[in-house]
Amino acid sequence: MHATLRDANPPLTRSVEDYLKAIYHLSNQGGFAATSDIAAMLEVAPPSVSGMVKRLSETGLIEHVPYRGVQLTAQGRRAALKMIRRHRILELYLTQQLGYDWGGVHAEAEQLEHAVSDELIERMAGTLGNPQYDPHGDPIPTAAGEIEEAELVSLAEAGVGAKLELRQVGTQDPARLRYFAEQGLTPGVLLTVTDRQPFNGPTTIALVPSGDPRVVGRELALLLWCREVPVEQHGHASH
Amino acid sequence: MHATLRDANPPLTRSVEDYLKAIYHLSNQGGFAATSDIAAMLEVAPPSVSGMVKRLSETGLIEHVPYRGVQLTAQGRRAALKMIRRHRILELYLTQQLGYDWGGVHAEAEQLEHAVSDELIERMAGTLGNPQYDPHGDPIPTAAGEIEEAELVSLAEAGVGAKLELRQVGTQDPARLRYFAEQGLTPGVLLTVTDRQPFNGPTTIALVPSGDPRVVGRELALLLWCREVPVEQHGHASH
DNA sequence: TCTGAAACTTAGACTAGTCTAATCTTTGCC
DNA sequence: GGCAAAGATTAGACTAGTCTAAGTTTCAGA
Repeated sequence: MHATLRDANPPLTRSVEDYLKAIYHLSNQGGFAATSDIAAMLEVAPPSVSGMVKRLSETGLIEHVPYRGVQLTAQGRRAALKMIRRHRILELYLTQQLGYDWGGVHAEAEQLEHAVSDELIERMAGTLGNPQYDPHGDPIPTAAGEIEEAELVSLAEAGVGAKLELRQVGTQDPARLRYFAEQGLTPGVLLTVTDRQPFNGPTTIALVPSGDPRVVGRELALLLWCREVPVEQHGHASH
Repeated sequence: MHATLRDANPPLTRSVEDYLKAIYHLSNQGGFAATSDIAAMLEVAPPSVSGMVKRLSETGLIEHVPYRGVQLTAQGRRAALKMIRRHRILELYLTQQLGYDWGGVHAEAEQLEHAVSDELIERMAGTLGNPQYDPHGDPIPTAAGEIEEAELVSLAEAGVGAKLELRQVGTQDPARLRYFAEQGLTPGVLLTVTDRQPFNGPTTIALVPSGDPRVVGRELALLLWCREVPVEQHGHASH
C-alpha cells in the first residue's frame, strides 16, 4: 500500500552526474567514449567504469557496445548538458559576483553543480543577464538543454598542429595539480600540439609564445581541457 | 610505500555532517541527544543511528553512553558549528543577494552547506558585511567556531507556556511539508505551548494571535524548530 | 520490588560505489 | 593469418549507509 515500488525516475547521484559529463565530453563528435578514457578522466579504475556503465545503460542514460565504448542517449545527453550549464553559470557567477579568479573557480563549481537547484541556477543566470557564452567564448547550454557546438577537447584528442588554449584541469589531486603548475600548464596558457606518439603514447606540445616544449602522457593529457583557438587569436567570435 | 595508510583525518561525509548538526541541536543545553530523537530529526530508522553513532564515536566526534545518548566532543562541536555557520550565511546570502524568500531558502541551504568551500562562505559573508546575526536574530557562529548562545529549540523540547516563533521545518518530505502548511505551521508564525502529554506524547499549541489550537505528535514536533520569543516581541536585541 | 512497555542495540541483508586480480576480446603488426 | 599486448569485462571483496526483525536494557508505576 505505501511506497514500496522502485522509484521510476530516481534522482541522479553525484557519481552518475560525473560519469555523464565525462561521457559527453569524450564522445563529443558523435563517437564512442572508451572505458579507459572515462576511467582516466574521473580518476577511477577501469572496472569501476564497467560497473557504472552497466547501471547507466540499464536506466537508459547511455548505450553500451561491449568492448567498443558508450554513447549518451537523448536522455543522458540532456542530463549532461544540464550539468554543463550549471557548471558554466556557477563559474561565471563566482568570478563576476564573488571575486573568484579563474584558477580557483573550477573546483568550487565542480562541487556546487551537484548541489544547486534549478531555481538557484536560473536566479544566478538572471543576475548575470542570462549569458549565452562564458568568458572564454564557450557556449552555455540553455535551460532546455540546447547548446551551440564548439566544445572543449582534451589535449589527448587534439590533432597535431592544433593551437589550443588550456581551459580546465580536470583533477583535484594535489600532486597532479602541483605537477601541472610546475610545468606551466595552468588555465589560460596557449599551446600548440607538435607531436603525438601512436599507441596512446604521449603528446608533445609547445607553449606559446615561449616555444618551450612539454611531453604529456595520455593519462595526464586527458585531464587537460582545451579550447581550439581560431587563427585570429583575440576576443571570441561574436555570434 | 605509496599512500596505503588509513587517512588520519578523512573529510566528513554529507551524512556525518547531518548527524553532527542534529546532535548539536538536540543536546543544546549540554545534555545528551537520544537515539530516537536523532532518528526522527533525520528521518531515518533508529538502528541507522546506532550504526552511525558507533562510527562517530570511533572517530572521536561524539561520546556515546549506551542506552543514554550521545554528546559532541569539542571536535564534533566545532564541525557542527561550522555547518551551522554555513547554513545561516547561505540563507542570508540567498535571500539578500538572490531574491529568495524565507520559505524556499532552507532546503536550498541544506544541500549547499555540504558542497561549499570555506573560501566561498567567507566570500559570501564578506559580501554581506560579515553579519553576526541572521534576519531572525539568531547568532551566526564565527569562522573560528564560536557562537553566542540562544539557539533554536525543537517544539518537542519547549516547555509549557513558552512563546515561540517557528523558524525552520526540518524535513523535505513533501507530504509532511504539505501537512504542516495546511496546519498553518510555516516559518515565521508565532505560537504558545499550551500543553504537553507525558510519555513522549503530543504537544498542544495555540497559534498567535488567532489562538487556534493545534496538536502535534512528538515525531512531528521534533521537526519544528523554534526561537524562544522574548516578552517584547519585535526586532531583535541589539547586542 | 517487580514488571511491562518504551527505547536502544545487535544481527543480518541490501545498494551504490569503489578496488584488485583474473579472464576475455580486439587489434596492430610481422 | 596468427599472436602478443592493450583494452575491456567479470569475479570477488570492501566501505558507508540504509533497512527490518529480533534481542537487551532501562525505568515508571503498581
